[in-house]
Amino acid sequence: MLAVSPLRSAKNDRESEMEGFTVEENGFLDFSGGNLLDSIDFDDLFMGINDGDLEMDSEILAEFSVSGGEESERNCTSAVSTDDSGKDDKVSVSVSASDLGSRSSSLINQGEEIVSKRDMGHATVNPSPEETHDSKGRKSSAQSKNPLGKRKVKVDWTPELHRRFVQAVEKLGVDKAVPSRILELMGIDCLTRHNIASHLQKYRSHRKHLLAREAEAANWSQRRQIYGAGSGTGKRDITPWIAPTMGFPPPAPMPHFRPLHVWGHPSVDQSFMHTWPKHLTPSPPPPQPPHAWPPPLHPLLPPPSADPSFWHSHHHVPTPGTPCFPPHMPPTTFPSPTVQGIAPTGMYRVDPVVGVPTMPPGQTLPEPPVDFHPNVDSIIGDVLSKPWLPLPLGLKPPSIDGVLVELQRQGISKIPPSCA
DNA sequence: AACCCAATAT
DNA sequence: TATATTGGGT
Repeated sequence: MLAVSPLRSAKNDRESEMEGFTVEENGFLDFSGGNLLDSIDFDDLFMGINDGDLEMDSEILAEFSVSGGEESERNCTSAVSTDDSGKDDKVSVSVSASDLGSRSSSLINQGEEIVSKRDMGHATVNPSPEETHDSKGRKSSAQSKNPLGKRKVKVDWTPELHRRFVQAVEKLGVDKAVPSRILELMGIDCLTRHNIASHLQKYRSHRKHLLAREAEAANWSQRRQIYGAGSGTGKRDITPWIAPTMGFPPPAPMPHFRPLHVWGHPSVDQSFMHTWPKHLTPSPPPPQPPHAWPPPLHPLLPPPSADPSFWHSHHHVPTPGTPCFPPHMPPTTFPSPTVQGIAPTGMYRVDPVVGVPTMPPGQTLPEPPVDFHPNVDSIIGDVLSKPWLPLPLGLKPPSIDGVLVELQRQGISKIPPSCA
């Protein structure tokens, strides 16, 4: 289900714009019963929906004219309701791709096309009319902000819609995915290239952060393996320097890496398991192949995970890479990873023997895949750029050679230019 | 023109 | 908060 909400619209000729809707004065009149009408700025609410300024307009209207609930993936059932809370008049347009596995919404009424003036169930009607309009619903007061009739159409990127998006992106290849092609593949008429571009921008940003974090977590985990397993054996002949990312905890969970609404990804979330013991995860993920990116999603299958946390915020989920601590060792004793300059001493809860963050007793970290280094440059860049910790552990700052040695030990053949 | 990205607006 | 918009750049 796709919900789009023209949050704002400027005045325009109404008649030509409203043809696609069944929302008409009679509906309003029936509902309002008097003063309510006065509080509604019909022009702001519906003006310009079909003025052609945006690609979305014609498409939305086209969809509106199509009865929803069909088998076609491209069909969108829609519901329009208004929410004129305060001066920020809104029109919420919910478009549902019926085959996508609809999400329950108050905006959708029985899966059929519905255009309602006032969704009593959820709309907040402004009881205090501040503006007047004529019989045509024209607003008497000027709308200063959008004289050109531009309106914002908010797309509700539901999990299903996002899944389609991800599918398209992965089918095209992350690098080759461009909005126009994505839009093409998604086959959602209601979306515009701009919608896709905006979402793609966020998607890439999120993915970038996620990859960086995975790399960091992998770095941490592997070093833990390297140094932890060999502690006390004296087998190591190289200087056991420690990357600053080990002294520091992984970047703070918030706000950068908190999953953004639907940004969760099956395989991405799987990566959470690399750094978090299963028993700490709120819900065990369904068994999936180890290399689940891209996930083999079937278009007709339900979402890959029924777990709401899969798609929605993981507020209750430990952030990947975050060190595990017993209750008496709150991670808050760590300084912020964003701290600049030399971090104060004595702030790092580091294993005194191997120099790695400790784990709660009895807990072990699952090892990441061996090819778990999507962003070596980033790792090394971080290693070389961050100030070194004055760890009272006799650890030496890394040198270029040290970085190379570690890369070699980790089987990373790709040598960053900075180290070459 | 399409695309990308960061900043900003809503 | 999530998304759209904008502006500057390629």
